[in-house]
Amino acid sequence: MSSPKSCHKGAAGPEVRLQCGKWRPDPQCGKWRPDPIKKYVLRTEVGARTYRVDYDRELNEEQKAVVLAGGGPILVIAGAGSGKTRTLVYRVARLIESGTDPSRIMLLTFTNKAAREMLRRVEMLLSVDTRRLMGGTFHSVGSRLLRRFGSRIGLSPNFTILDEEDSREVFDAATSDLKIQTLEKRFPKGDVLSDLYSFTINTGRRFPEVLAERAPHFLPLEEEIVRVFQRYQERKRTGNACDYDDLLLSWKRLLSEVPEIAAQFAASYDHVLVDEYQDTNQLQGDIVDGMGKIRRNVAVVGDDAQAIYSFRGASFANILGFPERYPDAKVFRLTLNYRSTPEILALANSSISHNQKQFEKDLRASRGEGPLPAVVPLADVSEQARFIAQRLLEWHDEGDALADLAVLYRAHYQALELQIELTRRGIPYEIRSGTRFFEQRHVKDVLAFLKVVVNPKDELSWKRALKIFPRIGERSASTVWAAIAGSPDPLVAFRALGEPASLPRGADAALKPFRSLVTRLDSPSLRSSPAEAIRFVVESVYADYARAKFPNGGARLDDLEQLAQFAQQYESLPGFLEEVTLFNELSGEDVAAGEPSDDRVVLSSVHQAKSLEWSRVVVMWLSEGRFPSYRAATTEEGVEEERRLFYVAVTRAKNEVALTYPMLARDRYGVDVILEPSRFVSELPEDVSERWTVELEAEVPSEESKKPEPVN
DNA sequence: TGGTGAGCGGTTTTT
DNA sequence: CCGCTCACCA
Ligand SMILES: Nc1ncnc2c1ncn2[C@@H]1O[C@H](COP(=O)(O)OP(=O)(O)OP(=O)(O)O)[C@@H](O)[C@H]1O
Repeated sequence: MSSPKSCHKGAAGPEVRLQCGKWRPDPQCGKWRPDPIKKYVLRTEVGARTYRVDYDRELNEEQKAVVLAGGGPILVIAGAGSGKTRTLVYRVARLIESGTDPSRIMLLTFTNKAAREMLRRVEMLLSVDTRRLMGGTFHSVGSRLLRRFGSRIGLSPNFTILDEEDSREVFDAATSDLKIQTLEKRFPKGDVLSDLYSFTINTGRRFPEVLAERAPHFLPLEEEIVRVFQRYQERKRTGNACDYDDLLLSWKRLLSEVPEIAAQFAASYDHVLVDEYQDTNQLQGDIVDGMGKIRRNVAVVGDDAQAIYSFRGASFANILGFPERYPDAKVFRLTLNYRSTPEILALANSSISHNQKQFEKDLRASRGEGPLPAVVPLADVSEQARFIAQRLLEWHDEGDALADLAVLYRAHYQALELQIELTRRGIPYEIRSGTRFFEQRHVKDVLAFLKVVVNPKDELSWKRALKIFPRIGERSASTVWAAIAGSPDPLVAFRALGEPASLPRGADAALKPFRSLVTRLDSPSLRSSPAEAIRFVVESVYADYARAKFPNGGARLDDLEQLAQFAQQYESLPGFLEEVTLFNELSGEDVAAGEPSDDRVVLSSVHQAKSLEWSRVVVMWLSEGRFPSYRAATTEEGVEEERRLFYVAVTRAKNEVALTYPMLARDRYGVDVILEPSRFVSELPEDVSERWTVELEAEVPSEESKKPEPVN
């Protein structure tokens, strides 16, 4: 990521500020307060301010009111495409232009994609280096803070971040530590435990309550489950590891349990701004409140109609309750949609009005007319894929770049047939789903070697790395770990390990290369070059292993070379590892079909598409049972959340939308089933869409094409 | 330790 | 239907 160097130093701001006092504990009473430096502001004459950004021209009055509003709590609640993100970004720009140091601004959101888009926009506006801003996802900001301050709650700065799979394994290990009989009584597995645990943490609710609601059949096991949770936490503590939730939970603990840190945090950030606030959960809400406690410059924006993360404990109670928690909050609304044509907006508004629980919002179109959204039934899944592929090509011919087109769906598996079709036709695409690149087994194997060097107490990684060697499996790996675990630095202990006690014959010999490998990795030159470290691991042990172990060993080694190239931009192992677990993007096969190209159609889940926009969008699989998913369709809240998801999907489009659904599909047992159109389609009034019928071209050789014809 | 085969179970969505 | 887990064997 290259960021333009900031220029125009002199044009900085309208006011010259004298040094602002640092916050530190008062030696007398121990309370935190600013140094008694007198603050004096030298004002520029009225009208003489020059801003690089032309706020008057680029914002409407409603938006400008938010951008120019002074300090204090701010809530913006508004519909899709009304410029919430834009307003937030301009507010950040304005703050910086008015002299706030970027490092004193905290800018948060939930998904990586949205975070990146937000930071990119700030950068474009000001050519300021956004790395100075404390901005990103809640998790990445939490992680940055914990590296610096986590020692206050017993976390050393080199902690490992556990991904979902890791944390599931730690749960399984915890269960087996306690020697719980998992078979007789059907004890929940790691992933189930992890779900329950995570939901409890994120909602801040009491565990028995969560258990009763989400997995009542395990109620008799409550006591044991709680013991496993405790063991899980213990394991993380001794392994110096954090799961995703810990990045938030420990952040909150710093705020609530370590008063000096709490005060320092709250004082260090003049402004806290949150996008997509409707998708925060209790834990994140508490964090925002904690960070804003002293200065109360908390600006949040969101849209309750786009709340789509209740499955991980998000609740729009946060956004609706904001005015109560901040009685002095200024509440703003934005009512003009800048993104979509009136036709698209009419469909979206009409759909969302079916939700009982909704907060009425004005949302009018500002753009000129466009085509009616198309509703397109297709005979089956492969016809759906062919239709979409053809339509994408037509749109491309009409002048849209491929990158301005997106296909959205409810669940990742739904993209499969389309991928095949796009590949067949050589249409480049980018897919944001599937096993993510850094979660692939071979990638994690190699990373385990680096993790061990960074955090020698990382049991999981030790074992993972050890098991790469011949004759070493779970048993021997445990023996080795047991021999070094007690040492203050297991890395040192491992290198000094003479004849490891009671290793099976042959296993010991296998450790020799590992020992020299570790020694080499621990050298300054490799510690500062993740790319070289990766290549070194691959060349010295992993290449042989991969070729022997995997039928597609070659392809996996190519992945690892890609990994090394990606790592090239990092200059330290910890920095690299952190990004890799937190910024876990794209599947291994992300670029398909033909030449690598920048211009690619995007295939994405609706969840990941939030806050983004494209010229034209296809929403596929709009069949009852698929979108809404039949799981969600069992409760009224579930359906309403799915409908919000549909609303998000449709409102991603600026110019044109197609809604497609197959009438016949194979269910998961391989049986063909007839599918009804999604209720989200059938409940729409006639006049907001155009119904298409698709027929196969009559048997003419060559050119395949289907003529979509409007009916009625 | 690691490979094989029978049987089970199972589809959201993210960090 | 198919991928994955678990139990069993070399
Ligand atoms: N005043 C304006 N002038 C011109 N373009 C605008 C204005 N306000 C917003 N836009 C454009 O409208 C589009 C939608 O804005 P933005 O993404 O900020 O909306 P949003 O409310 O965050 O949307 P959503 O919640 O649906 O993600 C963007 O392309 C943005 O640049």
